[in-house]
Amino acid sequence: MSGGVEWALHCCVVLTSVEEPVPATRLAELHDVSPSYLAKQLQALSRAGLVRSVQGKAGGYTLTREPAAITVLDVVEAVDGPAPAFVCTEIRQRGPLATPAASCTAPCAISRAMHTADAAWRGALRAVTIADLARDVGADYGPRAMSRISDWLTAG
Amino acid sequence: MSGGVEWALHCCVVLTSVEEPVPATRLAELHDVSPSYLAKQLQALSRAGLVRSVQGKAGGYTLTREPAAITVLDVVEAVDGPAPAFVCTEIRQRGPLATPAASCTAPCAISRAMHTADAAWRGALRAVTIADLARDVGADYGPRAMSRISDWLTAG
DNA sequence: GGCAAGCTACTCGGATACACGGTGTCCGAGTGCATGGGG
DNA sequence: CCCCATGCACTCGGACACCGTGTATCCGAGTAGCTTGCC
Repeated sequence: MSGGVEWALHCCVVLTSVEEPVPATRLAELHDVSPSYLAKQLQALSRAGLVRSVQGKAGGYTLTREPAAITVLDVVEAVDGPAPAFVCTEIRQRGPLATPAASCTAPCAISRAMHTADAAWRGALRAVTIADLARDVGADYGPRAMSRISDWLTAG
Repeated sequence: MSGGVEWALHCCVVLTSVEEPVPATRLAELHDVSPSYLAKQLQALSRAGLVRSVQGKAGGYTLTREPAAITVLDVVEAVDGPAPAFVCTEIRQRGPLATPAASCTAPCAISRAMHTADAAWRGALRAVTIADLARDVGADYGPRAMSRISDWLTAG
């Protein structure tokens, strides 16, 4: 999995604390990561419609929906792409004992098992929203944590 | 995910139909894949203890346990490695608002969510055994399918 | 005919090149705000 | 004092190199079975 997913998720969480747009450079400074590369991830979120980008002097990124309406799966698929990790090569149709294509209307057992696991993974990610993550941040580090982040983002 | 996982799974399934060792070259010929690269995957299975390799003229690979005792997860971890796809970089400890290390005894919310999803994925893969896959092959393509594979592997 | 030593051929195992996707970076296009001049 | 035109600085967006991991391959180490010579 792409490492940029972690950055994107952290950005979405901190964006829940502010309403004004936040530039990518400020988000990068907050997390101490490469501004250029983080911009790439935010562009992916923008293409997926999870964040809205506003240009100009006071521009930046803002969440487009309520944090409770954005799942972790949305962010992961936006950054890493919606393609599943496992792709069936249909090797059952190759070799000397290849099964005829007419008998291959349904996916093979291996493909089914991998697809089921992939669905379970996606289901678990879909069950967690950005609002849940933000709430957990408050629970883990105290209620002041999010407000301090908000203050830092809006200051300067 | 590594594409060789699919090859390894197919090899394990067909190995359920025979008791004698099967060389890697024959398995590669059956699936019409690169013999050299398939050998790499089989070596990974051998290191993990899922298959036993016997050398010499009538050598090859054999399953070490009952097919019902080998899960799909075993094969996936043997080929792709046991490391989870998501690794937390602990970026919460970086930047101007870094949380002190003393408050980071437990993994962060994002890490927990990803870990839960990973556990669900692994659980789904652990619930399916090679015996299940072999049974499904028989159900999908007729009871004769596995015996034909067995005949082809032992012939020649 | 039985047996043992040697040889052969076949197997696995790890070490070695190549390629593609992820990682990291940069510069150009676009836009809202600030400013200064005029009415 | 208010309005508008101009300039500007700041923003995003996509296009461009670099690197690591997976992909593909090869040759050497080792061993079981066959052959052949001898007893």
